[in-house]
Amino acid sequence: MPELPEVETVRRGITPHVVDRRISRVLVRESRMRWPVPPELAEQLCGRRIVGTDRRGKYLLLLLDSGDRLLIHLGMSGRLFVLEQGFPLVKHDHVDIELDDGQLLRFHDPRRFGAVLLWRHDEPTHPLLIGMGPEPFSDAFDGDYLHRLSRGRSAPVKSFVMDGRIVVGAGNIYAAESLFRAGIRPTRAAGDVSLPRYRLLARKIRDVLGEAIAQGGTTLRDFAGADGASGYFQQDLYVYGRETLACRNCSTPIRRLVIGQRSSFFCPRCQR
DNA sequence: AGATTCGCCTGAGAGC
DNA sequence: TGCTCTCAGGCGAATC
Repeated sequence: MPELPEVETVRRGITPHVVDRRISRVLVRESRMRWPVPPELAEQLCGRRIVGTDRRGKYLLLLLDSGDRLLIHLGMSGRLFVLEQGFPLVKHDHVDIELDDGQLLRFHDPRRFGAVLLWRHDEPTHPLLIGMGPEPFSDAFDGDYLHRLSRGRSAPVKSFVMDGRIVVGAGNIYAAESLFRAGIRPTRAAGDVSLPRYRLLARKIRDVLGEAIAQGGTTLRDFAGADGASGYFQQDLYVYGRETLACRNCSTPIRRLVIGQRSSFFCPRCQR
């Protein structure tokens, strides 16, 4: 399930293949995504040159010479591949963006929670990007920031850091891992966590995301980079998906419970 | 305003 | 073998 490190891995994987390439053809086989693929997509992309890539949270951006941007979200099961044109289709290959060098960018998404949208050059911002919290690697994000925004909040700290309006990129896996490393129990009310602990947590969020990016992401079920390669961060997980297994730090069995409708894992001894 | 719940999807795995 | 059921989950929208 692509979170920020997986999206960044995909971005880095496709960038050398797509930047400076011109789009020759666009094929939309299935437009029913999280939001419909805009009918004018092909018309707006054909003939345009891709001048760069970017990422905002878990949104991947392809920058075009027209000033328009293609906005791609992988949802839960979305994948992007760089392939030779004519590469055999499989089920759920929804969108092809053919390039002028014989390759293509293929969007594949069984669960269709993803999105392929246009961000037109005359729109100062995209509706989906309004209100997003800071990037975890930006100067705007630190423990003081988390502490300030959390005062008076009764929601669990895990829900708080997973809220994209607070900070982007701390998805279920990485929120769990960051909280473990910071020794904070995920059920604790966000407003009850002290400043020093938020400073530690902010550092751990950055550490975990940075390490995961360096490892090419986490491959649990269906994630793979643009070249089909797996990530390796799953080998470094301390709590996620490890219910009943011994804590790597203290051997206490890892526990699972549901917080905000999501599976949450923690060590009852290391996290208070 | 903040907290909680819902809904969109399909594939994998379990149970019968 | 094949059916049914449950679960997974990003995140915006709706509701409390």
